[in-house]
Amino acid sequence: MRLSYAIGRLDHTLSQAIEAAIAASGLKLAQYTTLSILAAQPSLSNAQLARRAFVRPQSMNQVLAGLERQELITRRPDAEHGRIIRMELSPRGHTLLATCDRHVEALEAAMLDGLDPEERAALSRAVARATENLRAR
Amino acid sequence: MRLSYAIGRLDHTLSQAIEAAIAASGLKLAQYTTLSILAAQPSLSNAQLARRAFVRPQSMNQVLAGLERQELITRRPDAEHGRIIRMELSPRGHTLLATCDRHVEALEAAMLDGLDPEERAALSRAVARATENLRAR
DNA sequence: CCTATGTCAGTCGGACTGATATGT
DNA sequence: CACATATCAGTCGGACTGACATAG
Repeated sequence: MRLSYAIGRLDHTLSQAIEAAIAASGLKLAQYTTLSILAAQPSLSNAQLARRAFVRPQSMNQVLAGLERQELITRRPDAEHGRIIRMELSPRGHTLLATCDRHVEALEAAMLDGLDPEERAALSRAVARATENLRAR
Repeated sequence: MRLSYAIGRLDHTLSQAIEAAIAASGLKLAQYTTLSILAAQPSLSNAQLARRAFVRPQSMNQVLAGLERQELITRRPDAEHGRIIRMELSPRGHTLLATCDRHVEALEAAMLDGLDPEERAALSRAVARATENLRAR
């Protein structure tokens, strides 16, 4: 079987598993991803988040609207720039993300069962390198 | 960065690259995947193909309708079963698939640049194992 | 002017659920 | 009757393109 196909199948299976793992929190996958990005790097704007997630600003805006409706983020106008609105995780956002992270970490642990530390590191490196190679085209 | 995220990003980038590589043939990714499955195992029914591709029969039916419209497959009623319709690649389907396969193989080669044979084999094994682990849940 | 940002609006393809008819 | 298959029809969420106003 072609490697491309195997990667697509893994991603498909993994996405479904993560969605199931975070569904109890009421989060969609795109929302969880966005919260994760925002936790790692606070005070990003909609446009910046869109670039990080490789989607259009319009798509990211929809995700953020949902997160704000659930009061998981706050939107605060930039102090120096009149147009930019910066996002922050709310206290509820932080705790909900932490809960989801625990579930996802357990899921990843199950996914990597049977692989020793060297194999896990090699997998991470190979995935990163493959992505770089494709993006370099 | 979390491994789940890296895998999702690789799949996203890879899908876009494959779509671009086969676009000249007028094929969509789902159509290319279906032709590949059918080349490896001819005479499958719609329901069988849907299970292989992990989609509903209705979704697969749409893909097959497109392939038939382009005369890349032929649909022939089963000799013994009055309801089942079996799919075959047409001569055009075979040649178009071969062309796409060459492009995709070149793409995969570029993706794996810098990884030695052992690392490539390890990647394949790790991806397969991770998928099995998730599906076993 | 040119660029970046935020956002309203419409579109589009993909996969889904529901319903129905038919063959074993 | 139960079950699998094919297929028509509608729905739904996600991402897209287009358009526009505004800030720098």
